[in-house]
Parts: sequence; C-alpha cells; structure tokens
Amino acid sequence: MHESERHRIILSAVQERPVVTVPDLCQLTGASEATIRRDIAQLHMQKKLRRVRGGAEAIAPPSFVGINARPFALQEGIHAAEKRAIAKAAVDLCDDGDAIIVNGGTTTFQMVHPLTAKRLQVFTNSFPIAEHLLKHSRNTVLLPAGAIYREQNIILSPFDADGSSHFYARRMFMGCRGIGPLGLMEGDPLLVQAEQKLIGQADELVVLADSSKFGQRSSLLLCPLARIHTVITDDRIDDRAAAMLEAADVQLIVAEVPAADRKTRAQED
Amino acid sequence: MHESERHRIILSAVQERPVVTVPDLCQLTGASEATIRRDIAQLHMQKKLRRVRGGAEAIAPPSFVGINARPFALQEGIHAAEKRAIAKAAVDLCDDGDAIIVNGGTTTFQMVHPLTAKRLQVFTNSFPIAEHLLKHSRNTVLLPAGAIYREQNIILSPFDADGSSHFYARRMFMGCRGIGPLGLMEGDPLLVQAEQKLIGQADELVVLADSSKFGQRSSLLLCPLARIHTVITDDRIDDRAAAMLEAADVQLIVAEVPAADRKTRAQED
DNA sequence: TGTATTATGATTGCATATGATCGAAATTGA
DNA sequence: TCAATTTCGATCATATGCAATCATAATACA
Repeated sequence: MHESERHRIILSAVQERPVVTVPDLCQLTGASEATIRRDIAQLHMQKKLRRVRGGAEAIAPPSFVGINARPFALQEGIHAAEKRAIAKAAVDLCDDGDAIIVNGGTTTFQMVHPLTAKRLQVFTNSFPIAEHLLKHSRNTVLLPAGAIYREQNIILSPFDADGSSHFYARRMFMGCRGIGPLGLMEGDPLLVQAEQKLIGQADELVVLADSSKFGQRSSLLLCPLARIHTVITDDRIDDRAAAMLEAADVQLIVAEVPAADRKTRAQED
Repeated sequence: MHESERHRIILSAVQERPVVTVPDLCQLTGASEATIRRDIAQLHMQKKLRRVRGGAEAIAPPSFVGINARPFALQEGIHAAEKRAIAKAAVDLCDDGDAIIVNGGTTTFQMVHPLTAKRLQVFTNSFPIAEHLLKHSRNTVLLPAGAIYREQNIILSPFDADGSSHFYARRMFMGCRGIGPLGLMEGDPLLVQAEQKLIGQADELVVLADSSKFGQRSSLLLCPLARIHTVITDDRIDDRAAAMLEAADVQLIVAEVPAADRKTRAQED
C-alpha cells in the first residue's frame, strides 16, 4: 500500500463518516498508526481534512450526524495482515471477465482492494463492498433485493425471489466464524440466511478463513466440509487442520503473508 | 515491446485503476523497473499522468470524489433551490412509519436531506439515496435486485423478479424529464424501465417536477396524466400548466422556495 | 556490413517511508 | 486533584523505492 492510495482511502473515509479514528484507518489501509498519523498530518497541511485528537474529520463537517460512525471495523484488528493476504490470494483466482459472488463479512471485505484492479462481474449482498467497488473500480456490481441490515451491513430479503437465483457464478467467496470437522460454522443467523441463498449459485465454494478460525466452534452449522471446494488460509495453519481438509477433499491454498505486514505477529506470539 | 506500446498500456492502466505500482506495470508490460520509471518520468513531463512514490496515478482526480458527486453535480446547479423546496414538500407528506418508494433521479435525490429526520421504510432503486439514508438516517432502507448502472446511479434488473413486487407503499415519489398534456415524459430508457417496475407498487403516484419541466417534451412517454395522483412543483408554475393538471384531476402542491435560496433566479430572469 | 545512436536492464549507493518503542501530554473518571 | 488510560511526538532500525552508472542489446544510418 502506497502513500497516494492511503491518502485516497483516508479522504474517502473522512467524507463518508463524520469522524474517523486512527485505528479505523489502520484497518482500512493496513498501515501502522505512525504512518496514519503522518498521513493525517500531511493531509491536514494540505487542508484536505481537519486533524482532531483521535483521528480526522472532514474539513466541512456534515450538518447531520450519521448513526454508524464505524461500519464494521470493530470486529477485526487482530488478524488484519492475514486477512489481507488471504483476500489477495482469493482475488488472484479471478480473471477479468469472471462472474463471482462475494458474501458479506469482514474477511471478504478485504477483497475490495485487490479487486479494484480487476474487471469482473461481482454479485454481493454486502452494501459496503458494493459501494467500494462502485466508487473505486470498474467492476460490474450486482445486488440482491432486500432490506439493508445496518449492523451486519448486508442486504437480505425475507422472500425467495430476491434476484440471487438469476445470477450464477464461477466462484462464490465467503468468510465464516469457524471451521471444523463438522463443517462451516457461522454465528449470526442473518449471515447464515444470506449465505444459504447464495451457496448454490456458484460452481466452486471458496472459503476465506484465517488460521484462527480452525477449531473455532459456533452455534450455527452452515454446510459440511464436503461442500467446500477451496479454503484459503494463512501460513499459520497447523498440520491437523490441513489434514482435516485434505481428508474432506478440500483444496487448500496457503496465502503468504508479506513480511512487511507481519510485524504485528511479535506481540501475538 | 516498444516504448509507445508501453506508454499506451501505462496510460490505460492509470485510467482504469486509482493507482498503479511500478511492479504492476512491469508485470503488465514485461519491462524492467528502470524502464517503467523512465516511462513514468517521461509521461509525467508530458502531463499525461502524475508521478507518485511507488508508481503513478491519473492526473484527473487529485482527491477522489464519490461516483455520485460528478453526474449529479452537473444537473444540480440549475433549479437547485426549487428542487430542494419541492423535495422538502414531498417529504412533508410522510409520517413516521410510512412506507414509500423513491425512484432514482436528481430531483428525488434532494429528498435525502429532509428524510434524515424521518423514520420511514424507504424502497429505492437509487444507490446514492440508499447510501445516504443508510449512513445519515435511521430509515429502513430496501433495495431491488439488479446491476448498478454507474451513469444513472440506479439499480436495475433485467428480470421481473427483482423484489420490487413484494414491496407495496403508500406513495411513490419520482422525477421526470418533462410533463405535458400527453403525460409524463422521460429521456433515459433505463430510467423508464426502472420507473415502470415500481409505478404500480404504491397507492399514490407523486411526481416531483420543478416548473421548468412543464412544456418540456421528451422521447419516451411514461404514463398518462390520469395516472398521477399529485404533482409537486415550485411557485413559478404558470396558470396554463396548473389548469392542465386540474383538468386531469391531479392534485397540485406548490412548494414555497425560501427567499434566501432564490438568488440563482436573478441570473435566470 | 560496420558504426553510431538509442533503448534497455542490472547494480550500486542514496534518499525516503515505514513501523516499533518509549516518554510526554492530553483526556477521562473518580 | 490524582491516577489510569489513551493519544501523540520523537527517535531509530529497517525496508522500500529511486537515481545514477555502466554494460548490453536493439535499431538506425551510412
């Protein structure tokens, strides 16, 4: 991630929300706090935004107050570098012209950055993903019908005829809460509904799961392992988990986490 | 690979993506980093692109603006005060809890600001309206299925089952290109398709049309006057247009344009 | 064909950007 | 007011991108 790209992301984030915190921007850009502070200081000098304690705000603050100051940056933070590497590996599977389905979630959201360089047909139930791709890429963006759920940031319809059955893709990408011998686990019933609608609409089901997801259990069983075509994870996956996937005939892709991004690992180990 | 060919590739890459890195371009062209740097420096001198650390970016957008800022800003200038007043009058028709349909367009987009104070169920095929309401209000936001058309900024599906038939509202709000004895006229075929899908899904059809729309003709006839329940316009409407609406049994609401906002009128008169 | 000119790619050294750490300052809550 | 937490600024080691140089390959021209 380069300076100009970070600046763009920061400015667009500042435009979209009343206030952005430094950690938020670290999440969005993958940069360290020091770098974000330097960027904010620089953009403040250029009068592109106003620097405030804790983060930055738009130079012309909107007269109304948004209710969701941070869309969904809360949940992640700990495996950010891994998630980015996984998302990159997922996008690398796609060639220009492909039709793909991207399910909503924090892991899959990381796909938007590498996706900006592609020209795909992207069907997604994630409003933030659609928004980002619409603004920052030339991909074709398609949506299902439904209500927008603010907390999960997904579009979900109570009816079957939500348009998703008309879209058939080569691959569907999704995240999960946990993955084990029983299969794919999810925590949020709404996410399960959303995933169920799409899960049959693609040739290959590709699951993005950082290594911490193995062994994680959750309450809702989404589908058995056999249903999964490919799992993309990071290089901290242990042998037992890999063997489990191999036994279920699931292809495993291990994404290399760039050394530069891995600094956070010291504090985790 | 010759220099001119590389330049062509580099320029097209810069146009399509927000930022391209030197390694990216090496991969695209097969040239070495040194050559790419030389090319970028050269194109930078020719003002064909902007050189930034790590790569290059398009010369056009110094800071990124949302996709909806550009197409809307163009049309918004003229009659902006009138459109705002009309939109305010339209929103004043709604009580908390109502279900409404808002069709995409520059006039109806003005409804988002007064809508921030409401708590409605809003079904809209306009991506910018959905985005704004989602971020800056507590209204429930519902979308139809379909592809997002960047130019018109609407969501439109080629299939009938796009979810709109499941939503039935008290009022549907829409703009238009022109309005005359024949009925409601629209210019863009895509907008017509989008409007047709929704037009039967509400008790009352409310048309937002500033006074300049009367007498404007266009190529596509959307519906006859009799179909319209209410027209909201500004106080520059002439008597003949008002009589025409009355003859068709259309309710007419004339929005007061605040004197302070009317400054644009001087140059128009 | 031989030579001159230009374009390209690799190497090296330099400049800059980045991230972690630590101490200072500000904010919050009691 | 004091203590605890958070945020900030400065410093330094490292990583990364960049410019300059030189050798080689491609091209133009006589």
